[in-house]
Amino acid sequence: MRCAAAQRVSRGCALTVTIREVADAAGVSTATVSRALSGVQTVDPELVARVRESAESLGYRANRVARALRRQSTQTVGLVIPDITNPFFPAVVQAIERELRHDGLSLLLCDAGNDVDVEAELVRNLFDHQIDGLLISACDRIASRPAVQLAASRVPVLQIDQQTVAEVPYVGVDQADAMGQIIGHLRDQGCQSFAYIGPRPEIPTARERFDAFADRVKPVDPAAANRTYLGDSSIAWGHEAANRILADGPPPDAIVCANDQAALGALQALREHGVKVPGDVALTGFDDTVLATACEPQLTSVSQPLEELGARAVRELSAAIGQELRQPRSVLLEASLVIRGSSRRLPPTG
Amino acid sequence: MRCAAAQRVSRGCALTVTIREVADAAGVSTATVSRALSGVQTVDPELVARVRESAESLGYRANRVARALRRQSTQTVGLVIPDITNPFFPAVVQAIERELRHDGLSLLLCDAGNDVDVEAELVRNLFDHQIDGLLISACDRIASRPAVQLAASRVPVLQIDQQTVAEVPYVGVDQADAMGQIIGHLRDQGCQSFAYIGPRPEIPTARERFDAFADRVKPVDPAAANRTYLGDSSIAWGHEAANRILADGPPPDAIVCANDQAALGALQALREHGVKVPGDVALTGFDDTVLATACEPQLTSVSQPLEELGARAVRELSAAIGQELRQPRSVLLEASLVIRGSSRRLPPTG
DNA sequence: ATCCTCAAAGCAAACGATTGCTTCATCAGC
DNA sequence: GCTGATGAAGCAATCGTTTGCTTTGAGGAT
Repeated sequence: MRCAAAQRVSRGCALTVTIREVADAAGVSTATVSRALSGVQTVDPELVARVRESAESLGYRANRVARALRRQSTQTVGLVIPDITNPFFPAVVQAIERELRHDGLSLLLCDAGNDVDVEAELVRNLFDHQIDGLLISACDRIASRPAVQLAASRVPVLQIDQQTVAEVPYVGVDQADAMGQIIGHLRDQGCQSFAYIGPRPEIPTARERFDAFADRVKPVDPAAANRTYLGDSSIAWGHEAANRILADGPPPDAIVCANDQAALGALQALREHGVKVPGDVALTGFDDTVLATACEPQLTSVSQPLEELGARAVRELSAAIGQELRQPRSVLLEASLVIRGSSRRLPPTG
Repeated sequence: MRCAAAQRVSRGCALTVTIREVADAAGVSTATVSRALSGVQTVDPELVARVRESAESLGYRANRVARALRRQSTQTVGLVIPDITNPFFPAVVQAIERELRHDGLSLLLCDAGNDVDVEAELVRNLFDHQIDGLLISACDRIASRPAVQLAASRVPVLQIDQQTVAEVPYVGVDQADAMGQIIGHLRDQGCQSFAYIGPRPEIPTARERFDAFADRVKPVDPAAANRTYLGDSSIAWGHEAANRILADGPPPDAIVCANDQAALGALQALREHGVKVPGDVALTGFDDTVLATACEPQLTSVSQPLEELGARAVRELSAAIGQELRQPRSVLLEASLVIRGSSRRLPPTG
């Protein structure tokens, strides 16, 4: 008896063992092997044991490509993010990958490099891979919409952090609330005038932060509208913007930054001009990156629940993939203010 | 004439268009469509045009799962890294993904969470996906070997940054040379006694850095062997280790750290004890992360060519995947010393 | 003893592409 | 006009699973 496996071995190419070889070894059909191993159907327990044993001894592992073709489901999801070197993402990606694996799903990672055209191509490419679901953090508030909409018409899609299409569910962090916590804290510290440094609001979260700042500050300090400095997300822009603030007139009581990079750049510029933080100007960051604790004084910032963000996203998407009719649900998480030296002008009360 | 496409549409499930439908639309066989689109020469140019047009108008995109099954090649590579939140990796991952895409390959990302058992399972799982190649940065100098060896017996494998198996090619950065640059620089600055803070050498690069430090320093300062503080890769450990250094006796001229986190922690501890950097003690980091420029004084560090690392890795792997017989080649890149305030005790010469 | 039921296992058809082999037509050479 | 060469297009097998349908056989009811 020369079974397929034996033939392969004799030809020196036993690299992969197929279900056919397990079937031969166990003396049953491939159908029975499939059913025995997947445990769904009624298979004689004795046969199940024999099949298991054969599979084990041959080191059989099902070919997921073949299974995907037949089942019309790859158990794979795509993740498209704008820029993984943005310190926001690694922890989210890690949580996503871990949770997906926990659910038996695999991750195709794509980095759009902040380019909307690349992003659209990535989405198309992921569909060629027959992904079962898509997680996407869009590059652009407007220009990314067609890609997200196209995707949502074909598989369950969950927008991560950035909601560009209102109809498509998303998992994010309440930016307005977070900014509210910052302003509230600064007012508690006695600050009455404010400036804002951040990126141009090309992406939804940047816009939410900026809008929330404007909203909360207007009643107290209408002049703050003249002290908003919009550039990019770099340390350099924080530095530059702080220089402009100092050049434009007497500094405000507080400078609110839309990210830690900007706050750090601003801190360096203030120090160069001999402006004391928090004595002369209170300063706050956003995102609570590693930068926040690297400088002196350390930065008051807002910590976003990154792991939870990733985990919740996967939970929602995974549920939608499992049950045909279930649409993923949107989830809004809360950030938490982390108060450090850069904004502490008063001794803690109580 | 009711072609397959029309039937699907009428049943309301025209989600994907297959090669069959393109063939029907163009009035040819699927074989001809396949050949026309893949650019085989033996197809009448007129037919090629007709097929292209049909494919275009139907929005046909080849199903990569089906293609992979038939061609026995998924055009997909796996990447296994120990921990993407380690600031070393995001830039490398980004470069890898970009270069893979450029070569028409896709990336299955796996994060082992620094767990060797998880890592081994991830490799097995990637094989179930029929990956065409594997990039791996191993968790452990010893315990990761079986997984790497198993992988290398089946597909082209390239070790990234960490070489755990000597026979398997790798792309990395010359750690010993980098450490040599640091010691050379510190000696130029007049430092004669040294201490070392770093992680326990469980992974190859950590060991290389430590060994290189010991080698280069021994001729100048044999006592340095008593001032090596091995813990983990955290800011906290840098802080703790620096405290111990100060407690253990008069501080050395220089503290060499195996990463920026340790250097930052040490800097904070030294500041707390009123020890001046670089006046009393010179301090150096490693990896040139964002932390290096976040503190005051900024950290002298070693910048590794992360993008090049990723790009070279892909170039080698991709070539090996393309040509059956070609084994990837090992590549050793050079890091560059970035001198900043933390080690500058003398005015620059010249 | 015959028929019916029902469970268990196998046969074979998918899934959607690629590709070896065959067929068919055209054309040149004799 | 016949044969052979050449080239283009199609047929059908194939990749490795899964699964609908059929077959088989055992056991119970009549």
